[in-house]
Amino acid sequence: MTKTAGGRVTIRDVAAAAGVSVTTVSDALNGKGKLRQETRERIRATANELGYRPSRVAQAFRQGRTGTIALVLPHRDVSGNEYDMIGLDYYMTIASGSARAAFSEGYALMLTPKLSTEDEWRLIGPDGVVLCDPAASDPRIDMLEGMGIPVVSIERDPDRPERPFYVSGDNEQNMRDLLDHLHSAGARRIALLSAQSSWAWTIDGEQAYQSWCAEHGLPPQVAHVSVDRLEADSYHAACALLDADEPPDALIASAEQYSEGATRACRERGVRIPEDLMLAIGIDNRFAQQSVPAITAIDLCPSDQAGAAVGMLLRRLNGESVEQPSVVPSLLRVRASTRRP
Amino acid sequence: MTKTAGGRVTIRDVAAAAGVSVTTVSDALNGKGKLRQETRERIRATANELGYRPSRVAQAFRQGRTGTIALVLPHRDVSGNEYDMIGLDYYMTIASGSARAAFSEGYALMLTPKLSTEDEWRLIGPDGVVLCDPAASDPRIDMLEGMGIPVVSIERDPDRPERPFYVSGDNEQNMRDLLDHLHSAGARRIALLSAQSSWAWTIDGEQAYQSWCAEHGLPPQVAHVSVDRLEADSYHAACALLDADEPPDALIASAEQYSEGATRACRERGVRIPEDLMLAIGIDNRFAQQSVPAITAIDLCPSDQAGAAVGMLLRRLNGESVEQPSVVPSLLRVRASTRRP
DNA sequence: CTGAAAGCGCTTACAG
DNA sequence: CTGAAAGCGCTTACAG
Repeated sequence: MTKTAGGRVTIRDVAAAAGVSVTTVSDALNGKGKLRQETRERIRATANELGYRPSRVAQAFRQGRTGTIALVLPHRDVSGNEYDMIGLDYYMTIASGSARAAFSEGYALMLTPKLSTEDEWRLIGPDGVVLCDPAASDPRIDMLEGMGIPVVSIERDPDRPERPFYVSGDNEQNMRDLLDHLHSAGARRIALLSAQSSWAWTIDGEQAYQSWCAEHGLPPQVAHVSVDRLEADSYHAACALLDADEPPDALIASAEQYSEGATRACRERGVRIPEDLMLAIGIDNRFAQQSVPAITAIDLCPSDQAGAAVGMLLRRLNGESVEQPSVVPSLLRVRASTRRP
Repeated sequence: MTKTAGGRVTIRDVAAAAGVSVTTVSDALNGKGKLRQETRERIRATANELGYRPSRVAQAFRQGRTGTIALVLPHRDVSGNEYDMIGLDYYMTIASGSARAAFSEGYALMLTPKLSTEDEWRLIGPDGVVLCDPAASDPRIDMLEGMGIPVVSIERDPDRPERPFYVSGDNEQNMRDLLDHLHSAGARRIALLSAQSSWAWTIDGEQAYQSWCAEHGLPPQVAHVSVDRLEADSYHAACALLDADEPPDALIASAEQYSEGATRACRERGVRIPEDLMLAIGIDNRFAQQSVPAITAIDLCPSDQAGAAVGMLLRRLNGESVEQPSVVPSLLRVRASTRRP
């Protein structure tokens, strides 16, 4: 455990101890160059003994990188204030999952506040960006890629289906699985509370819903809900559905916190779940798990999505080619809210 | 908007354009040295014109920093899996608030997965750490400070009251304010669901509760709840209280998600809020806001706490002395759950 | 009051 | 197969 005066073991110390040049040490440790296997291992052993840790800052500096990945979450406007949506279970899990995945590759994950201009981005200077739920023709993708910062999105840009740099759930299949489940549980008037957004996830789900209804000869009934005041707006939308002449016998609340509003609307009206109305939610979350009765949900496995996104981003950063989007399997969690006794 | 071949405007370019040396540019831009005010401004103007942005990586490298602050949240063990608590509204707001505060000073905020060894920490190498809710004699503080990484905690280490590097709410005052409010609303048997933890926040609150009860000649009634399965454990603890011979007429659920359990216990028993039981929660959160009735809560203003913590950490990083902990004012949010008609 | 030079710890052409 | 040298962009003693 020798150390230089400064306290830090540098590549020079290792070179000196191993009796080789710094070039050789660098090559040995990074698996580059054409060294004898034996030399390579001897140098690795020496480095280990000395407790050598390459300086990530020096590496980053030398290579013109920062060692940082930025995570950009959607924002919503609540009474004039901008919040990022990390408050939602889905995004929070995306955040932890990304942090873990990035960390394991030696990258730091940065939570970014809302940034608009190139200058603000340059200040942060991330090596790459994971962008959640891009809007149609999302300008941030062009801006960042234009600055040489690769972007991988979670869910695709709806207007750029050909862009392969995204990770997503199988939105269409998920909606169909859920509809099949409700149908086989006896539902015949299945309504959908869908988000008022241009996100691919929303569009795919809604389209699958319409097709499925047409195929089964059942009447589609869609209410659109803003994504700013999730609980309150979904409550009002659910009220309107429940008070209609022919109320639904099942309700799919697509986004997080929509089930909060829907549950409240039911409770007020004495509508029992699942007896009078089956309720399911498009994104699993704690509320769905802890409700009484527990609410059937699609688990998008956000932690896996995050891992896949960070993985794809790192491949791009390493100059490997990425040809295909990555589809992360989701799970239908059937719970009491859609099980008729 | 001149640029060098490499595409990047460096300090040399600015020096050349301004007809001075790089030293002078560096000093001018960083407010160091003894330059004429006029020179300083002229150089700043030139830098601006050229669109010069100092490379944060180069600065970090030169100064032996990384430009990164790590945020460490408490973890909980849910059926064998470790989760960090970013899922709780309080910590999520701490996270966004810290990210914003760090960003505005040119630092990146890193969400860290659970790290134990010095080696793991060295890999990340943050310049400083914001540690939430340290345990008594928290070993992470010693380890990190020992590595030369300053730590500022949100809430103090209960065994190290003399250590000034923390930010906290006024836990004692908050509890007393809440008790006074309940008392003046008519409550006479106020029970407390307290967390089973050695966190300063818990200890302070419980102690204030005991003193207040003694001062008012009212019987204290405390149930301890694990911090792993927040909803389920608080539910069981609340059940026990409600089923006792002399059930409380008010209940303080100290930690997030305890009100979920308490509400469920009440609903099952037909206990009406606030008519039969007043309910209040020690940390404001969405559930408390959106419940029907809405639940009275202490708003710890976590965003302010985060800002104060990052501020204190940066002062330490800049070598300024920090003598005093910082107490961030909290707000009592009185809502329907403690307002008797 | 300002500048020339060293050097932070690495990687990467390039020479041998 | 291995090494000497340059250089990434900055800051900081130090010299004048």
